Amino acid sequence: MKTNRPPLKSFRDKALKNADVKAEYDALAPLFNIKKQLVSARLSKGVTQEQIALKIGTSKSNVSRLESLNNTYMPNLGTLMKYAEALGLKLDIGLR
Amino acid sequence: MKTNRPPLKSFRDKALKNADVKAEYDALAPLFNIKKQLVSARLSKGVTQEQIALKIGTSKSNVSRLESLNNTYMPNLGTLMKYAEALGLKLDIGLR
DNA sequence: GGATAGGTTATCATAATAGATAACCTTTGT
DNA sequence: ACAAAGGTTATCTATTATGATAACCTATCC
Repeated sequence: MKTNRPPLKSFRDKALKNADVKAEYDALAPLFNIKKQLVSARLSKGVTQEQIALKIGTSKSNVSRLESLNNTYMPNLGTLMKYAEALGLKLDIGLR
Repeated sequence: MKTNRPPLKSFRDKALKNADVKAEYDALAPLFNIKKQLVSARLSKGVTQEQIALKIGTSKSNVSRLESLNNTYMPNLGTLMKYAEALGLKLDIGLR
């Protein structure tokens, strides 16, 4: 199914020319960045959201919410650590 | 003022031989690690807790609580990001 | 078609963090 | 001795993330 609508990428590029939007994007960048890392680490290990959920003692819907880029709430450090541990990884945080 | 009490380090070393204590310590390690990084980054820049507090819109007591190793609550990602930004740094998070 | 697996979204209640404020301590400087 | 600066601790309140649950969607498989 092909559309004539311009690709999402070019929309984002234009939006980023607006200073306010850019500032907001930068502020959320580390959040989106870690979320993407969680998802790709999970997928590369062939693990489902529900399997993560079981290991960290919650439900798959909550895991979905944590991974989702459609919300901007800031997760708790402990939540990220538990997720990482469920994948046999550890969170490493630093200042640059 | 000199005491005969054994140094704290040796006490910690012994405690870590207990499996339960070690597990707990490992679980908290990333938390303590980032807290120590915050403090040393702040001090190396000659910034006070109160200056941080002003920049991130809170009080010095809350900054002290965030830095303190005497509590084990898990800070919000946003809180850490704001602290980092107040120092002109950015938080970088990864999975290892 | 029906069932299952994987994931998403929405809502509500609860728990935990963050804000605000005050009291206190130690060190430094006058 | 007094005051100020930097930091700590405790308590209360309010905000926010989390847990729990249900409904829904899309592929995939029987």
